[in-house]
Amino acid sequence: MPPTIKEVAERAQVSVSTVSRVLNDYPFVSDTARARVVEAMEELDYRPDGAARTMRTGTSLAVGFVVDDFANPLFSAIAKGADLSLYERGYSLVLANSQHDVRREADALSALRQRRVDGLMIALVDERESWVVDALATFPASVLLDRECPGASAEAVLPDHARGIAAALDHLLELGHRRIALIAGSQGQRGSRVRVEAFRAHLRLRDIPLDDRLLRVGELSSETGYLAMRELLALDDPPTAVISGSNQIFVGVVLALREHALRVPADISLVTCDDVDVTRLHEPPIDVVSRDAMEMGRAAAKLLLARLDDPYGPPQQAIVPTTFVRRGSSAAPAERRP
Amino acid sequence: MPPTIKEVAERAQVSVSTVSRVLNDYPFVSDTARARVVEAMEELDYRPDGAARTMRTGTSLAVGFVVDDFANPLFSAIAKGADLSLYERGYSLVLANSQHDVRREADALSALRQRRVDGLMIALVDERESWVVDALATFPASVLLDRECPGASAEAVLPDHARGIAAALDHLLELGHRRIALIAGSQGQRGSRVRVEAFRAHLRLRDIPLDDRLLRVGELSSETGYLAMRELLALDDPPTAVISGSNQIFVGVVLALREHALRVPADISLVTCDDVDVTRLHEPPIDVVSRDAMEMGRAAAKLLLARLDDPYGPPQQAIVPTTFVRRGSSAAPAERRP
DNA sequence: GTGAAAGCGCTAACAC
DNA sequence: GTGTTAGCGCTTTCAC
Repeated sequence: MPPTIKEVAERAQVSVSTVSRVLNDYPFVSDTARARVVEAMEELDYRPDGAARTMRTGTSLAVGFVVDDFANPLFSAIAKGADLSLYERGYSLVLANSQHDVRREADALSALRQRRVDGLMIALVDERESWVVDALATFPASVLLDRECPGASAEAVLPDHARGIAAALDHLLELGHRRIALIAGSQGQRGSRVRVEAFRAHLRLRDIPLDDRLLRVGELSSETGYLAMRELLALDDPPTAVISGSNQIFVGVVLALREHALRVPADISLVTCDDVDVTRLHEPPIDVVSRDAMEMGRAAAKLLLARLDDPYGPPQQAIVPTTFVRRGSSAAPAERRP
Repeated sequence: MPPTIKEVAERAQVSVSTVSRVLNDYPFVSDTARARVVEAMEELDYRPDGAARTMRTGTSLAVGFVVDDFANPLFSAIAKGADLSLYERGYSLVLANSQHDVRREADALSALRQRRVDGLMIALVDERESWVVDALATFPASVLLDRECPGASAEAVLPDHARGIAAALDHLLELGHRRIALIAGSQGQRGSRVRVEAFRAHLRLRDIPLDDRLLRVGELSSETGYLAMRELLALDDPPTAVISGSNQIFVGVVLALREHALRVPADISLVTCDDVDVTRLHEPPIDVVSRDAMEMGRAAAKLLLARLDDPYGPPQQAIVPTTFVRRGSSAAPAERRP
């Protein structure tokens, strides 16, 4: 059995309240009493019991982390960034996989509530679900990870996808591409939604007509990427450049291109979103619309802690920049070259 | 304020003990009482408070997950597998990043103990540290992830690296390679240690003399891979085939090969350990000594739950198979081809 | 089959 | 400055 506060008190010959005061850095404790308590704590290797504290104070120093799939390198990097920042303040992340399933997500939230987590970081399965606004409100603080939920009182970390997509499009347009495809994920998740919006808006801005068949929306999976890419290649007028809307989609796109023996960038130009090992190691290295996932995690931690320190005031947002990194996977379209 | 057991009791017109009995599936409760309690719970949307339960029973339904780096796809996949299995039993993972730092690891364990986690899954930073045996003993159950700790009373999930390395070596030997290099990580971690041992042992078995310069040991990082590969290439008699000892090392190896404009497998054959997206998407796809990381997580969960169900009895181990998957990154050594 | 009551380890009034 | 004490919400004897 680990030592209790009572044992520390007896050993230090003071009352439990004094021990508690030392524990909580209450200033008005005599130096002698404090010294005796500290000594007793060290001798016993005393650590206050978390459950008892949670019960008494209502705070748990725990933060729920709820995402579709934390094996996705993007999410595990966010978790790592968040953990690094939270660790300094004594908080820990409690993981929950929602598995792209709204029901399971709701279950996870219910379980986290029972655990009395102090906050939530969540990439909602579908930001359009109406129940989430109330559900989020039951937590002391919550941070949306690349999601928007009008009406919800939640902080948000929002990558500036639009800027990255615009830069990627400008790059491809300058090379001479006019038939550019985008393969994106679920429209219930901000990342995919904003990319599609930005894609449309920027082409309009540049006066490029959009062939709707070049805009594919599916799930955030390699299957979506694979199937969509095959369909695009089957068009009588296939695209000369493709933007993959996520790292999972990218995997499918590459497999489809390989199946058709198409070379990048000679036969088709390729740009993807989110920088992971795969894009750098690909031959040629892939142009990418990049954001700093660890930084997203750190930003989420910062917003969460700020909210816990000050429970009132309007929800804050952190905009995380995206950048377009040119590497070697785009070139002028084949028809134009000598 | 969420409803308490007392409010449920009042609403159902029974005592709190009866509510508690229903909650804990105690069999001898009259059907009428049970029905009334269930109804009251539903009406109030009652969820028992986790902290109070933890305090009373000593169990938290939480499991600590401690690894060097959660952003490593291998570890996040293990976490996912574990979470999937634990979820069914109501357990959650609490994340802790040890950042390759023994001190930080010790801190994390201390924090997890305060949280009264029911168990631990841990990939020790250094299995040779003497304090870990006692530290692990302070948890009701602990599972080592690809680590061995003689004397510790802990379960373990142990991939059968030796078999995979032997298969990879046999493949390379059959192709005619005689100068085969291995780049491995820290010898304080079983994975790297066993790979080195198996490498030596299998070459001896096949009567191939080992040039010690072909065996490089460093950290589990892309820098190690990069630097070691450069050194290998600088030898007057460089290897004709290389085995990369981890996914991180692999990244560095590929970058070094690219820098030297070496083609795989024409100029050098390449095999790596641990299958991640990168290896499949590489051109050519990379031969790999593969293990099922999600399965490791599931196995860890199973061992942990079994231990919690039966606190006594000897520690159990789960051996996870490794397989050698041939793809297209190895060929006969250059000197031998026509 | 059910209820009353003790108490898990801690914090926070409140008294002195 | 310090001690006494009342719970936080639940489980678990022990009576009945």
